[in-house]
Amino acid sequence: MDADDESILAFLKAVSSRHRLLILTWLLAPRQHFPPQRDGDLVEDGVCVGFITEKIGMSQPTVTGHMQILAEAGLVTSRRIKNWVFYRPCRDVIAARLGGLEGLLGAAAPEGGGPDAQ
Amino acid sequence: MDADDESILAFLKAVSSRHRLLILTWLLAPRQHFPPQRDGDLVEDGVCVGFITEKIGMSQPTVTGHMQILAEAGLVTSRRIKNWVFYRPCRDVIAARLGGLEGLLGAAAPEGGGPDAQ
DNA sequence: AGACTATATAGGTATCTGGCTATATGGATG
DNA sequence: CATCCATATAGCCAGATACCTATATAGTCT
Repeated sequence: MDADDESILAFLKAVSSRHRLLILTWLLAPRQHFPPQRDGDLVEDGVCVGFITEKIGMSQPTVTGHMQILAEAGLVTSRRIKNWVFYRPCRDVIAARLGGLEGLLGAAAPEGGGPDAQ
Repeated sequence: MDADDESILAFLKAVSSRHRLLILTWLLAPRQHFPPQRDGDLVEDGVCVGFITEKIGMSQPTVTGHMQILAEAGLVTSRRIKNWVFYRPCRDVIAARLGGLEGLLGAAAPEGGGPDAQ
């Protein structure tokens, strides 16, 4: 387990919660899930906490907590505009973690295609 | 969240544990991590619980518990030969879950490449 | 059959997780 | 400057998780 694996593990812990996985999929396709915002573009700036809170039907502090876990894993960034905080997905980081996970688990052959292949 | 997403979530919960992720990577490349076995081939039959227990340095019941979680997520299967139980990874299921996760998270563009793309 | 071996189950405990309410913070607005 | 608004933090509690030891189970071998 090197540092790379640690970030993959953080990614897995972040998205292994039903609610966080759901939120992340919403953020990745925000116009499909949220109405337009006055003071920030859904795609360019992200989705404000209030929208997420309302849609998921949990308390605002709980949602903030989930967003912090996603942020600490590097999967989203936040930006403040006026009174709102907008969370936007980090598509490159998400792609990198998916790629890293595939590198760990996705090998088709047991030992690199050698004589061990089934 | 449909049934497909549920299996992805089960996959994520199974591999979001450091120890289980480690074990799964060992099982995927067993000859790199374990010595040959007398009564079962590492690749064809899988790795016996005793080997995993010794290598990971935890109690045998704890390891059995981890293996059951991996098995319930469909990521490994078990086979008994004589007194040993061998666990082998289900490479097709693992690949399917990885693919499903990419389908959820891997879209490069926000809304399918439409005018929302950044 | 009886002893032995490897794994599974039961049961107990400490820690982690995920939710809540109440309150603080930091900007915006009048 | 005072108020208000959206979000963040603090603190609490219930349930889940991850480990352990002790014991049961199921199969092998003499």
